[in-house]
Amino acid sequence: MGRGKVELKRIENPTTRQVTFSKRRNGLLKKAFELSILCDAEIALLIFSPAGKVYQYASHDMDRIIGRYRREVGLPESDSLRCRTVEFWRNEIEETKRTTENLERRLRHLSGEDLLRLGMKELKQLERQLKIGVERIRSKKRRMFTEHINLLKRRHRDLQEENTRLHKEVKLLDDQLHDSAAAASASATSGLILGSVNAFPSFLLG
Amino acid sequence: MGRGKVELKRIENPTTRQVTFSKRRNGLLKKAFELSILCDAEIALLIFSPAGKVYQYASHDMDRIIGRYRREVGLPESDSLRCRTVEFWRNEIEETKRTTENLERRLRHLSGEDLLRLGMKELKQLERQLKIGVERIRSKKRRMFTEHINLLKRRHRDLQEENTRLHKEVKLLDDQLHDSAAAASASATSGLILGSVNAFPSFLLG
DNA sequence: ATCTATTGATAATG
DNA sequence: TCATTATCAATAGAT
Repeated sequence: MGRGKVELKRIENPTTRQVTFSKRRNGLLKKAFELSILCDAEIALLIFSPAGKVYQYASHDMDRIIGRYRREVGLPESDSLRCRTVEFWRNEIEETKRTTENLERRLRHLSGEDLLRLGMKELKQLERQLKIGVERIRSKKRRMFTEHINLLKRRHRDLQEENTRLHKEVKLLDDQLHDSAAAASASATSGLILGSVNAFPSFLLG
Repeated sequence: MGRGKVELKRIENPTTRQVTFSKRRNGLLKKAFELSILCDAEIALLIFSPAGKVYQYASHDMDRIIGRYRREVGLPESDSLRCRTVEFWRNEIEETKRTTENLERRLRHLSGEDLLRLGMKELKQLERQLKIGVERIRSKKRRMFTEHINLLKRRHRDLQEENTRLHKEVKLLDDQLHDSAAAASASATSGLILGSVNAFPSFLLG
């Protein structure tokens, strides 16, 4: 169709190629549309121009059609692989939830709840475990008490030592004070005191 | 084209529709092929017949073209949705794992392990909880013992009753046996037994 | 399927 | 890109 036949090979002239692309693309889209209407068919058409632009026609929702294609044709690997991944995750979640349930049950048992279905053997074991737990906790508490007491003792001893030291210091300072006072009076400063001492009647000094 | 125009609406005659589908489908596939060759375009064409049969053309790998479509066009919602789903699942797993860790820690604490970081307050609470657990378990054990004992008592009583009943029955049968034996010997059969009984010295029977 | 009259698509051109 | 038109391809209807 057209004024001359065209060879079935890539059109070399870029302009011509672009024009032809434009025309034939529209024609293809139109024909796809017509076919879907006339024959009640489900059609998806994707066209990427060499320049990278996208043109598409979908008689119904594109994703739905592609989905249908994947289900009916594209199954062999990509889908089964995806299925396995999903399966794996599901299992992972299931596993974790089961673990959680077990833990919760054990926790309840250790709290003395939900014991109805347990036999004597399990009860004895539980009690033993709890006793061990209590004993360990008491031990830890004792240790903490001991440490605390030791700490207090240490502080007390430190305080006592400091106290002693301070006492000595005070005495030393006190002595120094007295000495300096004595020296001062001996040299010149307070004739008054000397005078007054010497003012005592001599019979009193005897 | 063709001997008459066709309205752009679903062809009602099933035969005609099927024929038209066949012809136009081939035409469409051919034109898609030509376009991809002539203009160096990337083309994917999916056709589902009303009967459910699939026809397809892909200038390159179908999955690659669909992938390109998804990347360049189909992103806006389906991908973000998928992302959210994945996000949701990740959160779900994270959440569950955190829960599990907490449970395991509490369990270890109740078993008296991993107490290093706990303060006195937590230790006291733990001990209290364990005591409650132990008490409940002991209570349950006591109840089970009591029930067991009661069961044994009941069985004992039943056995005693049955025993009594059996004694009576034995006595009854014994009496009947003696009666019949006496009757028989009285008539003809066993003078022997009667004889042997009577063979005891008379002082022993007194 | 095949044939063929007719319509539709489009290559070349402006 | 748009319009025109000569030409060819596609196809509707009949066989």
